[in-house]
Amino acid sequence: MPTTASKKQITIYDIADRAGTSASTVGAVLNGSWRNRRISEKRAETIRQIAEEMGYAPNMQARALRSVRSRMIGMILPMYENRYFGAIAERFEMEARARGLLPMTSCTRREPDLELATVRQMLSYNVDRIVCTGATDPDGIARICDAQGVPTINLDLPGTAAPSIISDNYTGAYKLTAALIDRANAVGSNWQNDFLFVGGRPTDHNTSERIRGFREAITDAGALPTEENIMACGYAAAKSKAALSAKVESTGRMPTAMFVNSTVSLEGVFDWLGQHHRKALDTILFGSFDWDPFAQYTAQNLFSVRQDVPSMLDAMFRIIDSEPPHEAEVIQVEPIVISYRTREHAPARATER
Amino acid sequence: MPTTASKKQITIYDIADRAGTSASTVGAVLNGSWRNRRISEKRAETIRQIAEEMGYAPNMQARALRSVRSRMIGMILPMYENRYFGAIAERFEMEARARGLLPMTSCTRREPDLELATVRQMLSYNVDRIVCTGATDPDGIARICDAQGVPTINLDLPGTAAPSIISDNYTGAYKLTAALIDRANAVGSNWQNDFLFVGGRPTDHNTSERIRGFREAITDAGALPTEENIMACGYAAAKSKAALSAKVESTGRMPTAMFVNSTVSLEGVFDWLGQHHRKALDTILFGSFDWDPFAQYTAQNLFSVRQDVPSMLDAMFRIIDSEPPHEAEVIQVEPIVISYRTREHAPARATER
DNA sequence: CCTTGTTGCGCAATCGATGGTGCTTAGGCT
DNA sequence: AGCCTAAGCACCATCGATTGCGCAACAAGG
Repeated sequence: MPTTASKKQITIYDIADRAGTSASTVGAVLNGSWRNRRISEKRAETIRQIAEEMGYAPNMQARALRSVRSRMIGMILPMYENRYFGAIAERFEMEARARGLLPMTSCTRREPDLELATVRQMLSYNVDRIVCTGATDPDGIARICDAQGVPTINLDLPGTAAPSIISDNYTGAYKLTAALIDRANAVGSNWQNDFLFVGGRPTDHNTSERIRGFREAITDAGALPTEENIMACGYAAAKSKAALSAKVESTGRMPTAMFVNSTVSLEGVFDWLGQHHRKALDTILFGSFDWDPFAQYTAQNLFSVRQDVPSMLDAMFRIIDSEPPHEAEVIQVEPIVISYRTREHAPARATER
Repeated sequence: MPTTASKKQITIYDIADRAGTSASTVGAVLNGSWRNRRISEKRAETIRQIAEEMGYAPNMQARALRSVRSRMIGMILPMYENRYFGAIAERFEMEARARGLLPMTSCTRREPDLELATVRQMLSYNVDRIVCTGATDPDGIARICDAQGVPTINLDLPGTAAPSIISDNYTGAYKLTAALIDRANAVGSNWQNDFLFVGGRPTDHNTSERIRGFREAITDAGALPTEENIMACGYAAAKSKAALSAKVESTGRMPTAMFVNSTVSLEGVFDWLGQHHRKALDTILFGSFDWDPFAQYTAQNLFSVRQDVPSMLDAMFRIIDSEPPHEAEVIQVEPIVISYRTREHAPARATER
């Protein structure tokens, strides 16, 4: 055992030398194509043993260079610091690894330029496929990937140039809003003019669908949605904080209920209330599109929509595993509405030692 | 514009053809080594222009195969779904990209086997370096990386075979404990026998250092640390939940103060209290080693230690950027103690559109 | 005019794995 | 014995970028 490491990877040539055979035979044995090459079982066994002894690991660069497929799969996503996207990244990696693929996740902060740059970088490494999660311009990304023959697939936000797996945002928002209204009615509070929608980008599909669900639930409850109460001010915590602050300032009163479009935005809302109106945390009815374990205990009345990440990723990998001609359909997965009182419905966290 | 994509990457040979020159000249121009190869400025400019026009992007597989360095940098970490590790992953990616490196993060759930398998997979792709964040066996990983000449660096949990950047866990824990004691004294509560330490693995460096800080702060406050109150039961939420439940069951009373060793564990604590003793959320003094924005508002009295991720990663990249002979020193970065009342000290979140 | 030096660039080997092609040898059949 | 088939492998080109080496052209100096 030398103190200076061997520095050298073992190659099929090294194994061929030791086995007294040729590199192509070794290669065939080690990559599984040996049956079609009529290599004898005995020789194959010898080679496998030597490879094991020498600690052989294939050089994926060389393999990818030659065979074009790299066995890498990329994913871009807006951020990690959020339970929804964090869970997506974790599960994506597990599933990819289970298929012998090297997962490459990268967070691009909802910045279109960074998304494109990252995708280009991944293409340079010849990834076999790219998953665009919550991308601002999925079709633009699909175009440049297509030019290199790399398929894409959209998650969370849909595109028209590749298959998309998204939550059923309309239904989730409708149910969430309806649940808030039910509770408001139950406690006899007057919500009709003081029901806010906060956060998200009016231009993105998810937000517009959620607004639609929000509006219809209100209409179906016999009220009129108030347009000034719909504040799709962006996702950032600072923006929802500012929007809520301005709203309360201008109307001079607290909202009765709030539909908050993401936990990031909820963070801003709680931050402002926590600083200036802590009591309101116990009186306002909150609905959060996305779930966070701690948010559950912060407000007295919080309903959450938890997007069904496992089902979404299962649907996605079902497409990935199937044969190539994939049409650009949009698959909607229904999310789960959780109220604080029924939080026992929340799926258990993966166990950890 | 053909409907069927070109499927073909542009290579230096394509550019050489168009420029009427050789591939080696093109290669040299495009990778920056052209000055030493005495290529004329004029020709270089022509080549750069053609490359631009044709949308050339180097094939990193080929480059890596030839030059051994892949310009990829790997990182393993326990999980994404946690603000601390999420922030680490995000910042790691930004910094890596800023250096022209392809970041490859992968979460390994604190499972030693998965850690090793992932590292081996990364080595197959010839990553230039591996960052081991919160690894259960950093030295084991360092050993197999060393055998391939790939340097490692440890983050969050230290090792002895590579440089390590960790929080000053002792000081953070001491200060957190002291702050809790101060508050307890201020409100006149009797904490001496009901101060719990919950979560973490007794075997890991961080936990043992935090326990040391916890003990010493209690001793310095004139009390005797109670060994049965130190429950390093693992990080998982379910485990801290069970431990707290059992403790309350056996003693028949609620703790006065709790030092919770990670937000994951805090989740279990809040979950149990939220379900069975919601009032206690407002009376118990909580100290959390790690910060979460929502946790801030959940309990009336919560002090958090926020580990200084930016400084830690700066320190790490300072090592990465410097010349190779790196000794296996341990760099400690002091974390920040935040109380609910002073949460304005919390660094603002990165802005997002 | 010849030598020496410098500038500018092309040739070809190389990295490791893959896969098409083709060469031996053994065995079966007539 | 002669012919044919199939089994079992080895040879070699190839993927795209990098790099040591060397050659041509031209300038400068003697």
